[in-house]
Amino acid sequence: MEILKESSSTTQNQTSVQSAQGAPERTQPSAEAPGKLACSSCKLRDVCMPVGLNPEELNRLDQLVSTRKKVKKGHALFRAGDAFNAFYAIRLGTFKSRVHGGDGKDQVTGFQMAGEILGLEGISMDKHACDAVALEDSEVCVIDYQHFQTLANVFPSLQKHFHRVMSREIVRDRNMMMLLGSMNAEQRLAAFLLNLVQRQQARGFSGQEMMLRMTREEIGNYLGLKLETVSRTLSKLQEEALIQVEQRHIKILNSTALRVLIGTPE
Amino acid sequence: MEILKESSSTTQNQTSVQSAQGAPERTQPSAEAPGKLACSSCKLRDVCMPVGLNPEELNRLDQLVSTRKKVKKGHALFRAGDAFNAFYAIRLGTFKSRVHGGDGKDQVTGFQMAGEILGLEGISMDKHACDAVALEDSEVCVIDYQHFQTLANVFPSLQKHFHRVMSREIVRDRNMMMLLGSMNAEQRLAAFLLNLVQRQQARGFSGQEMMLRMTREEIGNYLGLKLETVSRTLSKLQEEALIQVEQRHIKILNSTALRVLIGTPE
DNA sequence: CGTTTGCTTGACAGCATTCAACGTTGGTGG
DNA sequence: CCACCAACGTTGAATGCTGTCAAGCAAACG
Repeated sequence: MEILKESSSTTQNQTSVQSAQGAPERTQPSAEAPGKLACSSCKLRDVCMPVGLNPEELNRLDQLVSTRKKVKKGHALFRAGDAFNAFYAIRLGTFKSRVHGGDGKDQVTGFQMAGEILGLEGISMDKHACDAVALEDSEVCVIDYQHFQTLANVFPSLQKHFHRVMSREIVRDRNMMMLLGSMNAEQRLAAFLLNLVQRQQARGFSGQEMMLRMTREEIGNYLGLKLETVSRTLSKLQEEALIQVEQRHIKILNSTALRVLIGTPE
Repeated sequence: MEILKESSSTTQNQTSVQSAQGAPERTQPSAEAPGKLACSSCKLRDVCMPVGLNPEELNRLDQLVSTRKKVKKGHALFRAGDAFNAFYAIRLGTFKSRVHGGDGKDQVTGFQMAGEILGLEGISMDKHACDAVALEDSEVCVIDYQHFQTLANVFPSLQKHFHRVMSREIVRDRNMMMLLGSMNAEQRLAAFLLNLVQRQQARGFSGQEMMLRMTREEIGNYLGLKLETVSRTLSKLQEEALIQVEQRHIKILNSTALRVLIGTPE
């Protein structure tokens, strides 16, 4: 019954350096004592960057990931156009990524949770191609790209792992394209919710219920729907007894039926 | 006025080993004399893998890319589930990538032309996550992943370049998500056509006209539209005097207006 | 030359958007 | 502590874009 108590609580009385009131949506880097919490002892060890590394590689990774950064709710970890020189592993919290369209239209391209990697799109142009905005008070591990690469060139399996992470990103995006290209509103929401619980379950939380960290509008933007459609469709799924909606608290009542809906009953 | 005479003509009387009649959509590897046409002397040098490499690195790359493979129209270079051990640089021709949805629904996730890279999604799971099907008789350079990596670990700028290629893939997919998530049929077609001519122009062909290598259905599948909608919308763009449609031969009459349409007048 | 595949166009239906009103929640200041 | 406001969410009604079904035509292929 306990879901997602992981966040918000431990980040309350933090000491992060906040930018001035007048400059919202941007945080200053707040380096902490290095090695205070290494990858090797991190709770997210099994879902984050270290997966599949042997003890020595893990040890090397520890040395690398010495900087952390807190990002307050609504603030950006980085923005499109910012120079790229590091990527980030989410330690705590949730982010959204968004790209900027020609006119005012932005598009949310993903929601990232603890253990997931941010910023890899920046390698392409040596500057970030999207914004990464915290949906709640969050904290990330900063991994310097240059530094990481000198290490990865010596430890091939680390390099391989890095490639895997990037490749997984591509696969994820391709699946998203399929969702956007061929599913109706009900299927999109079903796929979205199933994906979220599944990722939370992989992190040791409930596979039945969750607390959404994003607004209906952000969900809609992500799924290519209007916020009203999101709301309506959630209501519909509830009427069909597939889920239970209580504000942002969602309970999966019939995951089998949800999977049938999107054509992935496996 | 000459557009896209690059292909079809030179691949007519080829000697590629074809699989038996009974096994369609799959080609056998057809290694050629190594080094016959190295990266360093390839016409696609400036748009393909070698961009930004110094002479020595380029030389090393030459040794690596000794195998080629011809793929006949309609056949698959690789398929979802195939073991991943190499990625591919298109030497000649055009491919489509498609992922398989839960039920019968497939989704075209991209069209690749000469100089572009295929197969990087396979790294994630050590097996390919999509099909790559030739839209015309094509030819690719086979780049062994293991071999490439041993080299890349010694030549950091090669590694960096590899990362750039993967990252660019991510950025591309994100932009596609924006298209699918927030554009109407007219905008999708406009963006699609502009993107295609722009890529062809980067390869030394016309920036005004082109020959489509894919069917309306494939375009529609890619853009999240039905083939009838694609056809109708092309007709509409023609009525508006923005393009000229003649079968698969498309001429851009007013690229400025097309860019305005999609909100990228820059 | 006939068959198949691809393309175009029309009519109609359906799903998501748009516009609008109202309800809820959470934070702020009196 | 309560009132008020702003942001978020729900729901209804009407519009419209795209999908669906269908027919006819053109081009490609053997």
